[in-house]
Amino acid sequence: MARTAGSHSDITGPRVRDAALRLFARDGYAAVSMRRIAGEVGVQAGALYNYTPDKQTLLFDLMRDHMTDLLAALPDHGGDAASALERFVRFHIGFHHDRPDAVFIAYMELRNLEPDNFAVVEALRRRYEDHLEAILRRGADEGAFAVPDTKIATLAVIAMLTGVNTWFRAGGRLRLAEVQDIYWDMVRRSVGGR
Amino acid sequence: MARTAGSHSDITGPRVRDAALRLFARDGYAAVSMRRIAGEVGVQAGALYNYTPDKQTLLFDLMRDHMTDLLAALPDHGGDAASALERFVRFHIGFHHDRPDAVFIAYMELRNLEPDNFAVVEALRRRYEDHLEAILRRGADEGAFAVPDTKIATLAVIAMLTGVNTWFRAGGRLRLAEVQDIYWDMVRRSVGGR
DNA sequence: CTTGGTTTTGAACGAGTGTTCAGATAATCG
DNA sequence: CGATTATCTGAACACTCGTTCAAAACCAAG
Repeated sequence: MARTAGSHSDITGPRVRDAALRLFARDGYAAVSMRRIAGEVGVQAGALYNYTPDKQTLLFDLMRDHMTDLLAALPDHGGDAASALERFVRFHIGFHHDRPDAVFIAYMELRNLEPDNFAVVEALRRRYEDHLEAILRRGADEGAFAVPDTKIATLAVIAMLTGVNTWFRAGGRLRLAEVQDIYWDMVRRSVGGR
Repeated sequence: MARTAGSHSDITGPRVRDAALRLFARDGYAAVSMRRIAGEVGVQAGALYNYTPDKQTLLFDLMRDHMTDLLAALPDHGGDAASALERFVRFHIGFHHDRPDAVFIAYMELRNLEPDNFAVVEALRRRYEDHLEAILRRGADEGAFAVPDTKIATLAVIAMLTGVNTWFRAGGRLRLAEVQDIYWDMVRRSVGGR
């Protein structure tokens, strides 16, 4: 049986996922064939089916696991709202910077998910948004923030932060920590923080 | 000769573009076949080649024309920096709201452009960013804005504004004008405007 | 109606798709 | 060692892909 502890799948399985992640991110799900993924792993196409029931499940697993990791890694949102928001901003930029391929896929390949799979991933994304919105609402209630609409502010902040991934590259003009500082400054002011 | 004034192409050409725009936006360039575009127009696949030399050019023309329209519609950036920025914010949200499919394609299908075509579209996008950056730099120089890095602020503002297209739908809880008000408020504060 | 040009069809081409599976190979274990 | 799994190959299946092109259909002008 495939996927048994101690079997080859412990090594080849992750290699299939890594290759799929990289290729899906670079060329898009629809443009990547199972044969290309197999070639990247150094195997024939048929062998991939020991590690995934089909191509769609391979995509879905990558996206769901990414969202699950994201939620599991969320920092605590205790303390005052402003510092919770700061922690969130720095976390979002840092976490996304560490996984550019998974982030890219999670945004770009949503439309290639079958409806049931889409619903699962969408629910996870909603939970992430809700985490930020709770921080903003608390800050608004406490008078620390001035946001007329917490839902819009949530989406605006996430869009702004996720945009970092489209241009930031380590080794460039700025260090990641500087980018985090600058964005935290912009986010803090955008929500009317002191 | 095809594409002659007064010929059928005056009607069918735009219909091909409209169908391609809608289908590319919904399912992605790689997932849409020429046969499906043809079916949407009510014609056989071979007939499409009277209106485009190939599928790639069809995509490229849609993206380049979108970017050209965007640049041509940019509002004047005269007057003080704050009001120029306000005009830009309202314009960006409004213009993008009117062309959700073209906007979506312009963001999602960049990787499906052949290198030469990509370079052209990328240069147009850069000109758009430069327009906003000039406003921010002027505001920073005049002391109207407090932005430590105009390039980052430019990308952050555009990312935030473009995000509107992912959730806003006419007829929902908010009117477009309200969304423009809210975003202008957030943008103004994020750049340290008074 | 005929002429001449434009547009569309419908078939064909060569290549590539996801997926299956019998048989070969490799690894593990008593 | 032989026996038993686990894994992989390589071919096959039934489509679909973008694109081409001769022949047919359509259309406006003379």
